[in-house]
Amino acid sequence: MQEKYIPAQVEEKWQHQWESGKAFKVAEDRSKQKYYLLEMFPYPSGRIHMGHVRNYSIGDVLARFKRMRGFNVLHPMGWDAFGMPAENAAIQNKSHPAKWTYENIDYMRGQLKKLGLSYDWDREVATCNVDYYKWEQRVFLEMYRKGLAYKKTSFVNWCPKCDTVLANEQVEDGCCWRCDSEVVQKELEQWFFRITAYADELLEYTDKLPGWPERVLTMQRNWIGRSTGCEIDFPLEGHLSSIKVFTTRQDTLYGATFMSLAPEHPLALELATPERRAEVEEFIEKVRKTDRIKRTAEDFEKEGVFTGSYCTNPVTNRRMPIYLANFVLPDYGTGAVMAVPTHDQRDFEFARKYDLPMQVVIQPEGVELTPATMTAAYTEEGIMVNSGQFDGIRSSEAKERIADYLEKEGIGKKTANFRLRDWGISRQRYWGSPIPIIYCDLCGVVPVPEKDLPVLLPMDVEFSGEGGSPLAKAESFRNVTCPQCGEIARRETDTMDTFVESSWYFLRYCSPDCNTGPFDREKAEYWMSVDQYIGGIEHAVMHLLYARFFTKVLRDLGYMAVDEPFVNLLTQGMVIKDGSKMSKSKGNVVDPDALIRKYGADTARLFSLFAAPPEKDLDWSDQGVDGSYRFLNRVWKLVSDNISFIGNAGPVNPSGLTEEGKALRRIVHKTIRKVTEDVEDRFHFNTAIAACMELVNALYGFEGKNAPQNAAVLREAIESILLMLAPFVPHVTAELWQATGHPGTMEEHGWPSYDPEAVVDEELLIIVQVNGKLRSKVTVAADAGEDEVKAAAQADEKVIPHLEGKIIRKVIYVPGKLVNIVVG
RNA sequence: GCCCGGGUGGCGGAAUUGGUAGACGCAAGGGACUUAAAAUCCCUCGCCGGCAACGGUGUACCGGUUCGAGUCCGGUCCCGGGCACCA
Repeated sequence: MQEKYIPAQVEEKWQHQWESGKAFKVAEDRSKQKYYLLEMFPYPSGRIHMGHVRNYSIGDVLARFKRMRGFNVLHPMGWDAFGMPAENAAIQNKSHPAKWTYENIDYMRGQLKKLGLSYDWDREVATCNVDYYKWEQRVFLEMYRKGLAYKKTSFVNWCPKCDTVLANEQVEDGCCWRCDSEVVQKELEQWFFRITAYADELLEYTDKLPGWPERVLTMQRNWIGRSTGCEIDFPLEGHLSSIKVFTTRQDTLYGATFMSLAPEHPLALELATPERRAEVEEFIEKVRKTDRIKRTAEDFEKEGVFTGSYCTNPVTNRRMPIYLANFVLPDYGTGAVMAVPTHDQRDFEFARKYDLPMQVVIQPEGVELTPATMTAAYTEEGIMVNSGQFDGIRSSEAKERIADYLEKEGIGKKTANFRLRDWGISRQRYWGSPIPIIYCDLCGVVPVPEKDLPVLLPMDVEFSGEGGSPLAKAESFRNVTCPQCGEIARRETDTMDTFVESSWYFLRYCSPDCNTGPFDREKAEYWMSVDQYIGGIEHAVMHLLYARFFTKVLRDLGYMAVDEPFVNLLTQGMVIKDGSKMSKSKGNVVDPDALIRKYGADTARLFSLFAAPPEKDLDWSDQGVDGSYRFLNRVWKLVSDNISFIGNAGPVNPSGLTEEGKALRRIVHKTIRKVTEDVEDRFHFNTAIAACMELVNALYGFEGKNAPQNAAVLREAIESILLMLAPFVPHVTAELWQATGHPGTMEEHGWPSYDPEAVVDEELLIIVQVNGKLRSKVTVAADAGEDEVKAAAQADEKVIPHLEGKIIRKVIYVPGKLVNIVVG
């Protein structure tokens, strides 16, 4: 074999072999256990970054490990190819988003191949292909028919100069991040997916996903934000209608002294009396300019305006002035809050500011609360007062009793409310899947008939960056005849949120060429659910929740019988350098291409796996990369130095070994045990690699090479190392495996297993503490009993001085580990 | 602001169920090999005191539980992720 390790040579050879032999192509095979391994697909931004290298290296370890374990592994890759950057690039380069996108995909595919990732490339999917997004349009239509896709007006951040919608992050101090003009809240008709219809199921299943990190489930539960309480009607003075509020604190109903509405509430303007109208309008305008995050902040100045109208507290008949308040949100609950200043902090601050009445209805035990002396709202439990028939009972009990009472009297009803809002999917952009809807002056909203799908993105579109969505200006696209009446009509020019594509791509991978529907049911039901999903923690809520929702929708539309898309989830940390996220602006970007050129893909993979466990952030270190490269050279040298000694040594004969041979074999099998556990159960690849390094170090110091009977042990050790490292560094290990005389692949050979007899220790090291402080270590026979070990500990010469002149109160023994002598 | 995480040597990290704190790697220092250097191989390496044996101390900070706490509990500070049109 070659004496020097030359990564480029080795990697090119094996990558060629894998590609030409379609080594990772899979098909449904009922004789094997399936394993669907998926990493979040990338946005084709131009080049892969270290975050991708890390994400896909982690995935590849598991894919290769599971194949060695005999699973039928589906490991696909594709492109989340719609999105704004393509459009921005098109404007900048006077080009087309498709050109930019496909060029990026070609380049990045090459980069991924150079990393030696074991994908079934025949299943590659790009969401901007018509063959992909047309199915999304079909599903949209089915959702529309079921009422799961609907249109409503909602407020968006709007830049009048750019003529476009802005994300919250694109609004800086109330101004557009590009042109600095003042951002307004504009009311737009938008398409929504009714995710709230699945709120209960999405929440319920968070308890049925034991393979997900608890923190992600917690975040999703909080995001869904189910709370139980009552809807209560407050009659409007001088109207027949009433204001509906949602509250979780119906126990404080008797203390409600005024009403707070969101400035966006539909009744807000209507309730303004003529003399207050100007002030109300001004206030509404002001609130529209403040962003939502600031608005809900606890330390944000509570402000409001009196509408001039009143409503009535249905249980006390108190006349309640109706205010608009900036902290009341239009899309949570009913957009109206019954204000109980004595028992809600925001209401308290508001009431103090505008000098509104207060009424205590819950008294804590021991202190007497009076509105005049209170400095903060009392939000805890207590005894009911000033609450009619409910006086004297505990507030927790009153919660139930008042809810029952309201239902009985027809004033309100028990209900659950969610923080989760419906998913707005309309985007006024070009580079996305067109929403298949036609607007006809005669027929109204007309869904595009299925036979007319797909609604193709037109290619002859101009990208000027001005005047709103390019699609809206594309006459040939926009103008259409109504499929119902044949009159002139217009197409919907909004496209779908790109989160829609990423909500079902894992299903398309199961049958990427299916031309009868989004996916083949039988194949999807063979592969689904995804056994292991891997991606960044930043997707903990939105992407993962949308994908769960969409899966359930497809199930209910009859596409398949799958409840949840991802059984196990691994959320990986970010790649950091010099204390912050790698970014061009900070100039701390490490280029994967340069890394591969200098060290090879195996080193790049090894370091990204060794430097930190997957779920933690990874601090990039150029010197650390050197260390990984050095290790691979050590492995190479280990094989080339010993290849003639291990020769054709056969299986190990455990009884015919020297002491050194026996000791080495123990280390080998203990390492196999540890690496297997670390990879399979914990995904702690860093400690698995560390264990392999220790084994290599042990082999460098192995002194049993003079005895020929140890050749078999050494061969076993070297082969085990190659097999265990194979998922991490597949090229170099494949080459060395071949060099040690194996005609087949390591995958065919399978993952090594440890011999339980070989790992048994003959002696144990026992820690000896006195009062919890380490004083000595003693070696005892593995079968020594408790009394024997305790005696040995107390007789140890380093321990004796710490016991002198003291009484032994207690001796604690942790079997096989530790003796703690408590003296006083 | 709200929700969710994290904080261990000069650095990345290890300690899996409350039982040796610092595995493994990097950096640094010393040695071997070499005409020399690189590469490679071997050794040392938390901090304070000590020639050493050894002793003290140490896991962001303060307090608690325990024979024993990096790990559990209460509080504080700092850093990061998400917050619905970035993906």
